[in-house]
Amino acid sequence: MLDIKLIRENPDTVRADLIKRGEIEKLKWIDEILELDKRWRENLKKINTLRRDRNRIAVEIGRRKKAGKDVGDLLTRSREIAGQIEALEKEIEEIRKKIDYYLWRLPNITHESVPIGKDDTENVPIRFWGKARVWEGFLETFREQSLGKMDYEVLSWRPKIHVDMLELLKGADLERAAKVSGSRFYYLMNELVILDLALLRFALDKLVEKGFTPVVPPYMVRRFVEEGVTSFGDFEDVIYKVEGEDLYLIPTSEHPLAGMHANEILDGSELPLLYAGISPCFRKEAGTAGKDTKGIFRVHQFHKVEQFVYSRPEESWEWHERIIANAEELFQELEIPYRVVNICTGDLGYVAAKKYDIEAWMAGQGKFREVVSASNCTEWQARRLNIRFRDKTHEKPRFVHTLNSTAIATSRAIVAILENFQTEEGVVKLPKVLWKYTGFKEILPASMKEKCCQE
RNA sequence: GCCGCGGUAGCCUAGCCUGGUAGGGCGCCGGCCUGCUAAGCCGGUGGGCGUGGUCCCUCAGGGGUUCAAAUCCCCUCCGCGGCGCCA
Repeated sequence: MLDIKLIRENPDTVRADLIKRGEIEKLKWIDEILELDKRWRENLKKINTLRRDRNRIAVEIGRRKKAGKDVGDLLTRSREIAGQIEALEKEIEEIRKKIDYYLWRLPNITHESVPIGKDDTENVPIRFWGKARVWEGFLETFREQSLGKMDYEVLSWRPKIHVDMLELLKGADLERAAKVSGSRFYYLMNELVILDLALLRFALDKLVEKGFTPVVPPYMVRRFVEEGVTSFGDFEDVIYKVEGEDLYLIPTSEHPLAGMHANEILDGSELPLLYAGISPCFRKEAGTAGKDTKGIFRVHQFHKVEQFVYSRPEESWEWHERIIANAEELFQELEIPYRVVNICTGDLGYVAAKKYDIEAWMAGQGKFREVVSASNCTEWQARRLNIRFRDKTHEKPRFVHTLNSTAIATSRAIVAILENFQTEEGVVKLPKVLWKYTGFKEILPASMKEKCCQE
């Protein structure tokens, strides 16, 4: 949420950013807010004067009653004033509601480095890492997607897409999951279960080493938390509601971690607060019909380790670079080739002031696909959730900045591993860094072994 | 789920029965005093607005009664204790 003072004092800054975002139809909101705010302040002044009069009369009544004097005339005046106040309060409340409606629906102000673009095709790749394995049939598209800036090794055989690998390894049962729960659900099975847990522990250990506090948060949160962390559009598209309760299934542990310090004034010496959330994530994926319908890339439920940072405003941009660097470090140790993209205005969403994605090279699909998203939400969430800090108790509290980034979302990391680490025979050679967590170094096709999870 | 007791400023607490407009302490900031420190004393310490005004709002949140509500009544949320149920 934006500060109404920013709109009041620098409306052109806000307008310019709406234009940058291509939110032209919201420009007239700014004019309306300014007009409503003016009326609100005028009414507030009137109400305050009337309240002052009422308060003085009430005190006088008390005094006279004590002295045993008559208060009839004061009662009449007081009732009169009460009526006026009531009418004005009704009016000001309606104005307030309208202002709030707009304020709660305006996007965050973008960072100057955010590129302008209409949708995800205009995100800007800013760096590349690793040596991609590229089937000769994908060479052209790979060179285009990597801008010729990435190392690669040519494969004469075509790697399988993860969906086929799942079948070969008996790593998931998608048909039965569809029977039981519908599409975009899965029974994860055999070695992939161990791999899922290994990835989580690997990511968690790394973050703990970097000073993050591990947290298993509540998997359901109240509405005020979701309203605080996300834009209203996301409610219908991504968030599951629990029927008959004021509870929502979390689409990411970012949400309960952001709500954790709602309505608090933090001690400046505690900042930055670093949390490593670990939880399942539930997403409706409405509006994605037809996309990634097979496999486990886009699903209603997955596990994720998340970085969440509460920082001082002046340090948040530095922390944004650090959390993306942490995520990159994880993918480097996993030896998964990737590129980092700077998300453009059209793909940014309302919450973040700037966002980086890590897109892993998927050797089977011949594409870079999103595996990590790292956002600086500046004070947009903190203002909605009322999360402030101060260094000395006499100081005026300031809003913190909140940042979040995927460390590892297991479903997508598994897809990257299955597509990039397979041999021509369909054996998946796991990255070394996971061996101590899995207890096995490779996953054989079901036809090549007697039982699961052998050394 | 049921019963009881609670929720007051960054923290601790008084006030609630008996309605009269939130008092004290800790911490922090500033000032006075002092060779320096401590102690002591004075002022400040949530939000708002035309921001210095003997202004308004704020006692978990919402509603009601009243000229007037922290205080009385109702609802919701949270915490603690007990009982019940349960992995």
